[in-house]
Amino acid sequence: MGDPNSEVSWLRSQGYRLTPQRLAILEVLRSTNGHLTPSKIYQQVVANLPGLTEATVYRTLNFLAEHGLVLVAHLGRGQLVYEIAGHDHHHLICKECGAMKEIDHLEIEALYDQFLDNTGYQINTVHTTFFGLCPDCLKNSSN
Amino acid sequence: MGDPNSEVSWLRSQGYRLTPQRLAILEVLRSTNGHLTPSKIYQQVVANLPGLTEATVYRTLNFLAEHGLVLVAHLGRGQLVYEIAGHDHHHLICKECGAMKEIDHLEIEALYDQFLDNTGYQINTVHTTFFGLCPDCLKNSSN
DNA sequence: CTTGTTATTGCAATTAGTTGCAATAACAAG
DNA sequence: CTTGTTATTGCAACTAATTGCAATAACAAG
Repeated sequence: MGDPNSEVSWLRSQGYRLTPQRLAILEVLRSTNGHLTPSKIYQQVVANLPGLTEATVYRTLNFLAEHGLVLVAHLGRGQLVYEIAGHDHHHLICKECGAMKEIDHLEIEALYDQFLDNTGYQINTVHTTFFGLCPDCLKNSSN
Repeated sequence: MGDPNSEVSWLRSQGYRLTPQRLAILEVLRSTNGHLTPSKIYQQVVANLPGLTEATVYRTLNFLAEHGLVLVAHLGRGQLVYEIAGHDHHHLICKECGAMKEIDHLEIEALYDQFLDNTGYQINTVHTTFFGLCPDCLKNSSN
């Protein structure tokens, strides 16, 4: 999705450095569809980059998330998960069975406009998680 | 805010037990306005309840959150924070200066209806956090 | 290519948070 | 009040995440 070098040139332009660690972590994120935990990322990257530490993975993920190159999410229980930024979207998650539905950012854009009108806050979170019941569990719970 | 015994009678009715630990943790949450970290809660409770462990605080908070008696939030950096459930609300947080604005759940209820119509998911998160820029930082960033 | 600056890493120690298990103590029932 | 059941706690070990600091290595400039 998009220029594989866009992150790279952006890093350069900001005076940040292009380290093998960052490149490798970005590469794993880029080539993976969906959410990854820091330890999964570590395991994949360390295979090609011996000497890498988990501390670096955590720091790099925080760094990339702060600058909007990757998206974080707290999917309920357990570790935070990360995925490459690209298309803006959100998640609906079933508390009962864990089913997950992706929704496009367009669906909630009007809400952000409303926030701006009512409060002056310009919100730009492009990866939010909402919890509830999926259609199946909803059906079962009403029986 | 509401019957101070509502949680208590609910616990009883479900077969859960009324332990001093739970009561004390609920009491701290009830008497505090705003968000508390697990360690802050631990510090306050252990003063009146020596022998309490942090593990119990974490377990109790998870338990209360699962059952909707307290609300959790991930306010960006650092620890999760907890507050007593009571009125449903969400937060807008400024990534720049940390300013926080509370918004009533009514403001986003229409979005949840829309989710239900479009996807069949019945969402019931009553404590979400949105990040962006507050009015002041927005003004400064456009200079 | 060589050199200086400083962002970034690795390391090790520290803080957060979770979990298995045996001991404890709420609560229901008699 | 006594007794049995089992939810809950404390403890200790463990996994997850952060941080200070000295060493390293990107990158710019000469």
